Amino acid sequence: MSSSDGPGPELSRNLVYLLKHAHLRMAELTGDAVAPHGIDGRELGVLLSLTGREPASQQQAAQRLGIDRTTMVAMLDALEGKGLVSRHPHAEDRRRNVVELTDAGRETLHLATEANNAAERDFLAPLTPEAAEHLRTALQKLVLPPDD
Amino acid sequence: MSSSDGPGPELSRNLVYLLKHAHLRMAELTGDAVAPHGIDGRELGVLLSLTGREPASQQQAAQRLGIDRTTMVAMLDALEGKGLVSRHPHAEDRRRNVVELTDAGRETLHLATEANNAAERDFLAPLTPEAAEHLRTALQKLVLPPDD
DNA sequence: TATTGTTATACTCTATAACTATA
DNA sequence: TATAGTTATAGAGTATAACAATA
Repeated sequence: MSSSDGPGPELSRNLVYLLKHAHLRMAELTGDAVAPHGIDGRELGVLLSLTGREPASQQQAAQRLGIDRTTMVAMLDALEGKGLVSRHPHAEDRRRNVVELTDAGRETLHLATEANNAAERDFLAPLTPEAAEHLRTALQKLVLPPDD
Repeated sequence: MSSSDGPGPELSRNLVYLLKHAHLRMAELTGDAVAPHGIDGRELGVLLSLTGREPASQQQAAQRLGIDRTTMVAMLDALEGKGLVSRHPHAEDRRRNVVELTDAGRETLHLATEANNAAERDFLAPLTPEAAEHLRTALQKLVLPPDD
């Protein structure tokens, strides 16, 4: 019976299959890792999209993350409710909200990032450190805009 | 303005982010590639789960693909309706359905697989052939059961 | 009692369309 | 007219619970 359990040779080489399940597993590990810090994996993504750059409007943050601006609204509602993010009207264009991390948001981001790094190390444990870094750079070439 | 478009340095190294968007992009390319053959990308996955192995029950096929057996029901309904798959009661255990590709299913699988391979080549174009193969084997080590 | 397929249902994630306020 | 944020809504994709048939 256990000889019928695996995906089979065709599925095992299929990129959609491999990427889907790699993402599902890594997302679950990240979610479990950051949960003790009061956020979920998607919220960590939003916090990451707000750091290491100039302050962003909600729309810019959504573009950085690759999600819709309407999806961003609910995520910022939750993060603002937790005191991790602040929204202020833009000085020169009052249609926009400037979204920034609060001090608590920076602290949560710091702790959650460490937890996520540990989850990534667990996930990548079957690979050598060199193979793990090659995987990351290969994914970057496939996903990031070519001018990066 | 375009200097604020990319994901930023933190997100660019985050594995969940990279895997999510790699999967989304590859899934879209595959879906577009196989659509002319009358199936979508998820249905190609089901067809792949039924080939290269002994005939499977619905539950076994679902396990190979990594989806729930209740999800498999609707997918097989659709594929059976298109004449690509057949369901027959198992000879020795009439609780089970033996699921097999029909001749039309094998033909569709053949054509859709070629289309999918072309889509994978497009997706992997930013990498050298060696880097692409390393990516695939790295993902296999991360996703497949260790006894494979 | 346990398992396979099935159905009904609900939940998560996401996007589209329409509204408002500003520009 | 166009854009940023918001709301309401709908569509994928998925899983959980309960049921019938069979073991």
